[in-house]
Amino acid sequence: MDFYSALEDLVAQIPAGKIAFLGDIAQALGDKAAAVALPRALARISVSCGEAKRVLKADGSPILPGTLAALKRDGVAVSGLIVEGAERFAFREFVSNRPLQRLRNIQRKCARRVVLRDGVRKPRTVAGVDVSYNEDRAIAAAVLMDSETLHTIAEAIAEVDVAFPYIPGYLAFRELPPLLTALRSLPAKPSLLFVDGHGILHPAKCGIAAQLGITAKIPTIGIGKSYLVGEINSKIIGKGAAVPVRIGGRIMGYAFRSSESKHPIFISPGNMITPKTALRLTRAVCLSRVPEPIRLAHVMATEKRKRKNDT
DNA sequence: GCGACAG
DNA sequence: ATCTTGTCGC
Repeated sequence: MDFYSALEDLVAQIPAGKIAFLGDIAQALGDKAAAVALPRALARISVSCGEAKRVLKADGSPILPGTLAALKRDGVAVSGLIVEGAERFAFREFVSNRPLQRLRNIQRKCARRVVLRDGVRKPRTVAGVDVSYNEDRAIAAAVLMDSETLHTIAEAIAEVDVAFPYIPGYLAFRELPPLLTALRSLPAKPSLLFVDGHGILHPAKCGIAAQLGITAKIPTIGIGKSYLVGEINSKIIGKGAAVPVRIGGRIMGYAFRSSESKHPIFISPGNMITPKTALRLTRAVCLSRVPEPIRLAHVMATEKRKRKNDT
């Protein structure tokens, strides 16, 4: 059963005359933190699920258009733009197998398979992957290049419909299928792969770069453009500087100021590499803020999407 | 007062 | 990620 069906099942459990809060639905899905991602997912299923109009934010405000009118018909007291005292109508007795909790367990299992030893020290080739989106249609690109000259050797593109929304912490369940398809379309396996997203710098120590590295059995490095987890004590001085990011006191990656921008990138091992080597090899391919292989894959995926859009 | 939640 | 215009600077 896919995520959207699981969400539909939950929402369908909300009885007429009652409402449900985002946080409680997220809880029923197995991760309270997923609440922030639900409005978008609810909009996606709303066509086939009228009960989605019974879902409210914690402050009693509606998510979907038409919610207040629908609730009025159901006999829920609406005042102004919100449901006053929504708590009184709250439904919480959801029956669920908590799909996100299951996925978290898969990540934990995957984390145990991660190898934090160097599988490469001097890669001959490097590759980068990235995804662009048209709704839930993913366009993934993979670029293979010479690690020394940074000349492109080969490119591949793949289009895949995804059935999983973007939820922080669960990115791999959305992007892994398209990325794998693009990666496998390359004429050769790269010695090292850069992935757009974190590696072990992840709540379950298993971000998309780790999962991809395990699945494809190659060394991978995760490159996050924004913070996800970890403690950072020291400050990053200037361009080219890096500071460790720790989880439980252990160095899991680095915040690296790769460009003039004050926003660093977050480097962490995906698989078959140490944090230190990941930092060194990333430095070697950063001509701008983002490693070249990823930057090129990003450009490729985006251009492909745009070309399709105005055709 | 308490939070940093990738793309 | 995507939606968007002009604009500042190398």
